[in-house]
Amino acid sequence: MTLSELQHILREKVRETSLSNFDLELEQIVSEIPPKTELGDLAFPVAFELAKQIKQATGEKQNPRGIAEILKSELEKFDFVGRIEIAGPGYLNVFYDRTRFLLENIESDPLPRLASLDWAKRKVCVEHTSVNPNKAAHIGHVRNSVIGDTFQRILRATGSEVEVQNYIDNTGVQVADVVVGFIYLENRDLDSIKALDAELRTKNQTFDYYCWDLYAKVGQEYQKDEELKSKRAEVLHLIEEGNNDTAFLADYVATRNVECILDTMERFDIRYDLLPRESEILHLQFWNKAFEQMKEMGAIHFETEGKNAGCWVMPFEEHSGTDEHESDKILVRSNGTVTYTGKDIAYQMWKLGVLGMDFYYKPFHTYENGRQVWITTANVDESVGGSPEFGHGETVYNVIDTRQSYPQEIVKKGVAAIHPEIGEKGSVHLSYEMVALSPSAAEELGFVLSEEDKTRTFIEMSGRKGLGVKADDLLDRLEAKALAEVESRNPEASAEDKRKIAHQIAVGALRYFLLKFTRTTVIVFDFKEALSFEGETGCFCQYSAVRANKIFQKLADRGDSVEAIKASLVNAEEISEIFGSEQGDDIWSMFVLASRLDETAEQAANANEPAILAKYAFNLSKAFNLFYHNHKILPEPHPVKRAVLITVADAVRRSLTAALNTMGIQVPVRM
RNA sequence: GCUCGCGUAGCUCAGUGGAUAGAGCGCUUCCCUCCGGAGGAAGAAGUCGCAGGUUCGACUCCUGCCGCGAGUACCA
Repeated sequence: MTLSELQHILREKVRETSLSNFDLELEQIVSEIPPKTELGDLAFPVAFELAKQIKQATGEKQNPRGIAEILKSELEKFDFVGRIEIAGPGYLNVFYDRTRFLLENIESDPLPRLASLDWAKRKVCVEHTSVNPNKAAHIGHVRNSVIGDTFQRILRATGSEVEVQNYIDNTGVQVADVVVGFIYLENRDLDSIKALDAELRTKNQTFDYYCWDLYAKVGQEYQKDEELKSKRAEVLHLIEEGNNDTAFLADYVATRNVECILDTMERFDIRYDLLPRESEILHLQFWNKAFEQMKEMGAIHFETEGKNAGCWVMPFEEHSGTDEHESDKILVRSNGTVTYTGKDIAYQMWKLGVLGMDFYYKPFHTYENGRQVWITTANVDESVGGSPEFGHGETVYNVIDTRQSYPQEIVKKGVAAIHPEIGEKGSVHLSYEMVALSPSAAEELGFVLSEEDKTRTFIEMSGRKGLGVKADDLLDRLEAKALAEVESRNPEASAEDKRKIAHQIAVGALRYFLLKFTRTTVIVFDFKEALSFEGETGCFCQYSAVRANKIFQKLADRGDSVEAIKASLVNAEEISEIFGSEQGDDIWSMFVLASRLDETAEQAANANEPAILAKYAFNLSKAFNLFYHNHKILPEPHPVKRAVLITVADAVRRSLTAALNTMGIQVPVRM
């Protein structure tokens, strides 16, 4: 019996009692966690609601406390409930049977797959990262990837089957810009670029960093060279068309950048199942298939007059001011070409498994851990068998920044218009705000700010301007800083161990930093804050877990068996004595908090908000630090109390480790 | 103009309609006879943007303002 199961059962009992005693069907039973342990483990403010409804139904005025009394006597019959108190104007405060609960959960998994949830048993697709493959990833891209990867882990933990996709826009204007740079600024052909790439490797430099600078340079040249700018459309056209020298060159550039970005992300423990590419969506003509269906369903029509004359448009509901009216979105231009939104609708249909056609697939890369990532291909001859079945997500989550809310909304409506049975609920836009730079951080990166920029609270990062904190640079700095700390604290450790620990700390710091803000908050990047290992940081949580683990390491060193210690807890009276003692509340609330991981993960999944999990891990760590400070666990002389303390500490370390792992943060062996 | 997001301690941010609004940083003062101080305790610090409304109860929901940010192409 886990905490969330217990909570669920109690809610049902409240519902039944309301129905049988007051003949009232409550829509939803609100329960809450009381602010203090002394006020119980679970509270129902339900008596207020019932009093209101009774008054409405019969006109009789009822005292909430009297109603609470009736509920109390019913709920107390349930054997996991120790006692119930009625507090304040009518709160129903439930106190669990602590001993019973402890014994029941002494070995339980802190994060069981929540297979009982209906919504959890499904295949879902999560798309994240999707960096344009024309430059290195910056910290804003990492926010996307960390949110996506963490959310994906949360979904898995709560029982879903998850496929992770990283969309590759290899035929877009951004790749074209870098290709323009290679061809027209540097006079390079494909062989020359390959030679450059090889040369960079010998100098231990990376291709994506080179492209980062080149992309910025092209942006600058466009400002003063109109002729160069006119090359962009030409190059873009050739890339889209395919099967020509420019397209081959572009493919090499894009693919190399994808490889670099995958390497960067793997440093953060982020991996993918599939890389769907825009080139295949184009060449396999996904849009035509969607177009047919849209015409068939009447979701789209040809405009013969007005400003959109000659276009195929999709009408959709829009509300402006107080009234709702129809608005049109152009999907096929008057020259017959499809818009980005049109392609996106077709692609979204593929993800949901309703397009009626598929990509071909070939392996792209095998990760060190053996996992394989596949890539799409339009050529049946290149197709390699043995791939999993991709797409067909019951729900599709797109991790895309909030500026794309409007186009995402239209894609959702477009799919719903063709497939009403899926509707808008199949597509979830997991939106998040950008990572921006504080003016001082921008200056630290060597950028000269205009007077106007200096007055702003933040400055948007821009790949086109080359303004941004590159992900690998930041991680390098974090690793160096962590390594210096590890060196001073663990001089005896091997060089390899120290490097590994420093890496884990660096990843923990950055992932936590990006997860502690809710998705709607703009992160104004600040080096001091991002490089910190103190206070609310990943390092703080890892340190807590390491200290907890140390206790068990010591036990093992002394030849004490944790299993035997736990098994010694059989006498309920003795345990109850511990919980009833002065420190009882303290010990109990630590155990209860450690038992809340499953419901926290469920909450994070339902709210599409990984920050909820980050806050939990931090609060659990903080509570454990205090617990650790207040209770001497190993030296505790009383054998039963010692066994209880050890059991609680064990629950904490398992729960904290699972919570951190779900955020992609590892617990080092020592720090 | 319209749409969306944000406005909470000096700063950066949490906060399911519920009990005395919390955390980190910064500031002041303390705490290692050890299961590791990357830690812990205590303190100072709040008109929850403003004004109405709904409710037994509003930081939370509704309406209207104010301020900040973003989006709103037959671009890609």
